[in-house]
Amino acid sequence: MFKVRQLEAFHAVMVAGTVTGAAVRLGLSQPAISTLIAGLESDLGFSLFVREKSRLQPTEEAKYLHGAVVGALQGLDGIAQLAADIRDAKAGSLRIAALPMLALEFLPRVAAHFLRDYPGVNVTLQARSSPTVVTLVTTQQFDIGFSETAYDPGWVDAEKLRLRCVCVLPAQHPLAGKDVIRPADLSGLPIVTAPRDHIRTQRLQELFAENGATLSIKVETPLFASMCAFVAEGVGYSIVDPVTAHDFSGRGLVARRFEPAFFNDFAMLFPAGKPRSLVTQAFVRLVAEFLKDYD
DNA sequence: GCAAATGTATTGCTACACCG
DNA sequence: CGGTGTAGCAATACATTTGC
Repeated sequence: MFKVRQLEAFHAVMVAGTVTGAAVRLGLSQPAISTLIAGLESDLGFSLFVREKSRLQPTEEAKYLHGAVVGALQGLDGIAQLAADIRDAKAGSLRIAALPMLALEFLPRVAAHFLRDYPGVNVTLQARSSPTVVTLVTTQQFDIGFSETAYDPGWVDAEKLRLRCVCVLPAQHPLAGKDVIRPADLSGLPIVTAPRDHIRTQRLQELFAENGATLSIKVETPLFASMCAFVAEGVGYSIVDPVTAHDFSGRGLVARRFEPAFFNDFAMLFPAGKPRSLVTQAFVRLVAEFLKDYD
């Protein structure tokens, strides 16, 4: 079977017209080209050149074959280019499943930025509940998952993340003038929060109790975005993650620092034990960069 | 089971001869 | 003199064997 090197030599001779010229093109010695051509002819079983007056003249068969060789070499160039793109994480695919808090606006923002640097990458982003996100990652249907911290550590690799929550208020709310909001400021005021049995609501209740304040639950709704929408309509205040608060700022809602610190924990999930692609690694770095803005 | 040693194939070089 | 072809050599890569 002939070799790629022989095809390269053949192409170089066809283009340069002489073996010596082909050697220069390929950065080889002249004998090397000569040997390659001889080997190719031997492998093919017919002559590519007739030796006339110590010069090579391509045969009709050589001219006929040359077109196919050019196509094959271009194909190899394509493979080399694609390999380089993969190596530089410029090509590939990225499948992300995330809880709505991040999937609605934050991750599209990160992904859009990512795609400017990695235009060859195809992105899939799906908003799912945390248990579904975990399933999609453990079954390797997705490369990255963002979920709340309830997952089985045996089936996924996880990087825990936490964001400091902020207090969101209707823009015209009397407390909107304060820079820092404390439980005592909010005692007895109507809150829009996650359902009562949610761990975050329970922790919030404990925090208020510790600070001698009363948590007065007015609306229960599972999504941060829904909470913000209620707040923007003037229904009450809420304690939400800073990403969603940022997404809603300017829509009739203001965000203020909340003390003492109250964190929303979540995690970045990866299929367990599976090597992460260069594309995945690059995206994770960008997510970390974007999350820094919310500290 | 692993590393060192050995054998083999490939590659590309230089030197040299031949041709027009 | 420039182009082509062959022989021989060294470096390298790879596979297999040997020794611990």
